[in-house]
Amino acid sequence: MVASPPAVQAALRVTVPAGVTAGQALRDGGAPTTGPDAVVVARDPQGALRDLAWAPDSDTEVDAVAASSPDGRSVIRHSCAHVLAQAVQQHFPDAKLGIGPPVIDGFYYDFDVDRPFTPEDLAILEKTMRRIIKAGQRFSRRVLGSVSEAKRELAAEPYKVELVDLKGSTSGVTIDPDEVMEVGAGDLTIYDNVHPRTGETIWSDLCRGPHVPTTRHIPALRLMRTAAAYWRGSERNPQLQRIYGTAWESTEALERHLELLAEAQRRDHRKLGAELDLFSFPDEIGSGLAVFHPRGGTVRRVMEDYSRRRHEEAGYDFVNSPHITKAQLFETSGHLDWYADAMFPPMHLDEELADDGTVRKPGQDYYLKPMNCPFHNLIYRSRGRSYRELPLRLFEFGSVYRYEKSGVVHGLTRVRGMTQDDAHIYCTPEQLQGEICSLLSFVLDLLRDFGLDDFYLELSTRNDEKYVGTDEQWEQATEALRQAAEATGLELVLDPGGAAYYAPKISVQAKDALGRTWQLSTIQVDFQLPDRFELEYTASDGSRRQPYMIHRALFGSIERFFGVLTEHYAGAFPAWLAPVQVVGIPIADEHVEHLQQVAKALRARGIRVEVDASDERMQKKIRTHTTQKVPFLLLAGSKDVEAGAVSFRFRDGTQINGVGVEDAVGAITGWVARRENRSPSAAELPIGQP
RNA sequence: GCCGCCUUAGCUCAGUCGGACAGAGCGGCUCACUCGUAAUGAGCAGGUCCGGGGUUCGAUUCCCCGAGGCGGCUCCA
Repeated sequence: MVASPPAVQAALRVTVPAGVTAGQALRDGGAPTTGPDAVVVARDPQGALRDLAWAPDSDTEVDAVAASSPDGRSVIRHSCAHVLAQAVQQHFPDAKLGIGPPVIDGFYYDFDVDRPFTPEDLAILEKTMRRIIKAGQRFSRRVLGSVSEAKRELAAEPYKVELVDLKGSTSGVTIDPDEVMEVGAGDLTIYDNVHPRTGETIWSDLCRGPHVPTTRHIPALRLMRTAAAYWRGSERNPQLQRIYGTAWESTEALERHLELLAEAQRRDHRKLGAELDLFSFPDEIGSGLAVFHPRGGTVRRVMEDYSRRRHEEAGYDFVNSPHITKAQLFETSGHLDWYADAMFPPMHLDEELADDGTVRKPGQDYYLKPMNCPFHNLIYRSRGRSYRELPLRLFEFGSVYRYEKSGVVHGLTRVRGMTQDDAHIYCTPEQLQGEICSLLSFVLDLLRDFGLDDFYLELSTRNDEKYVGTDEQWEQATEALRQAAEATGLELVLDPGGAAYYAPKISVQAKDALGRTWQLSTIQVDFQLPDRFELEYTASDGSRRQPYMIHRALFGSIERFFGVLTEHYAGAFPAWLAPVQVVGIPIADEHVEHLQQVAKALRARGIRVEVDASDERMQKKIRTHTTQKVPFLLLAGSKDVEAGAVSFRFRDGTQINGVGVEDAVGAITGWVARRENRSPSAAELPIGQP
């Protein structure tokens, strides 16, 4: 199941004569005014979106923006947020307005209210919104003369006043224009919701617009959930009550969206993890700490084994390091300065007290490790290094522990204990560029082998308020990463200020089968740690030089990648990864022996196979193992036994009957050895029927 | 960490407006059935109603505290 892309079609372009509204000109030009492709706003030659009521001073070319286009949807959602706010203030007259922008797949609006909203409130608000929409209120733009006029009009809305002040101020405080729709670069404007017949203003909101012409242009909506959110995104500010909703150009589009959400819920790795007996989070261990059951453990082992093999082939050296260390190491690395809050608190060991209670021997703090790099640096530093050894690539499946805040742990994707497939590469300055390039293609290749093939890259650059190192170092590292990223030909998205304090990074974002993106691999160039650890190598001229260091996590964390793969495949892992690859199902007891022989042959060739000899009926067994998403079911009855054959049944219900045992074993082992990521089915397997 | 919601059998969930032995389906176990492509039938076992405290004659139910989960916010080396 995939999200259907918005209709892509050349937008209608018309010339709007001076003094005529864009809406009139577009209507005259034949733009649809109803249905999913109805024009909702216009795009001017500068690319700005304009209300259809906008009338330019001189002849101007504009493009129609359809309801079903990405921009059209945003406008609908933003207008829908206004309708929500109107409904809220109707039911909660004391509610103060925060901000109400469109977001991916929906919108939200924040309110300061006496009590949080309940699900019942949402139902009532949604009903009121439908009434407002049906009334066909016009969105009418009004320019305010000055900041003081705006503040006078908005006196009852303290948060809006704050936004007006921010816009008016020269303090340099910036407002994120994607989030704050209230004020923009131009005039301060109010949108009045006007009764279609009486012309009476029913409700107003500070807003830069644009909006759909009338509330009737919001064809489908749904309020989704409530949440708290800090005012202006800072935990130092008061929390407002947020309502999330979604709105679409048609009921069908809304239904498709809701179905996508339902599908995401069905393939939630936490749910599948329990259903398929893959892993669990026992309360006794602690929040965010997983145990992998035999089936999950098998998938993990296959993932790790394959990764190991590929790393070996790519010239990595395998190392190991302990889970805890004295504080000193993380003082040297700087992690304690930056991340102490997010580390498990230390164990204070080895302290001895005298009889009088005074300290006779001071103890030491030991920390669980949150990162592997300091250990790898010690390995590097354990003896002198020659330029001939570089690039030195140290790889480890390293378990790290991070004290994630209680509200953020989430299934396998945000945990407190995880295994990184972590590598640190030490190289000369001359090797840096080439190393990053080959690293990036190595990473992408391996991800593709796991069936992820839709990527884009993100380049996170320096956060000017949180970094160490010199401008030159940052520039050089960022440039090296950028060049490598561009060389892949993949889309590159900038993430200004997104880097960790010590290094810029490239992250690989992968889209899964539902079109959701996950950050997987990261590559960082680091100048700080080699310096802090005084890493050196002897160059060909005998001089001592400092190596460059590249941090690289490929899957990111094994746990997280496991979760991503589970959702990507909806639990139906490719056969080479599946915990149980084959289940033999006898028609009756007397056919068990035959299947045992087949299983033996498969097992001898490394296939994970079971024979279900329980006394359930055959149909029940098929159901059981199909719901367990076993890729190959092999049935055998008297006909098969006599013919020395088995009958295939696949996850999709297709079958190939009477396949000779040797052919069957060959087909399965071949499919697994090729690491086919598709789900096997009758049409895919080159055996049996012509 | 903050806000809201939730926690009943291994799993999914009923239920108790504060009162009698707390229910169902799936799963597990036992028995019968031996069957040709998604649920055979019968029986049995299984519960500190998340933990602690309080209110009450009486608490799984109401209140408080805690733990865990879920949805967000902030955070994510």
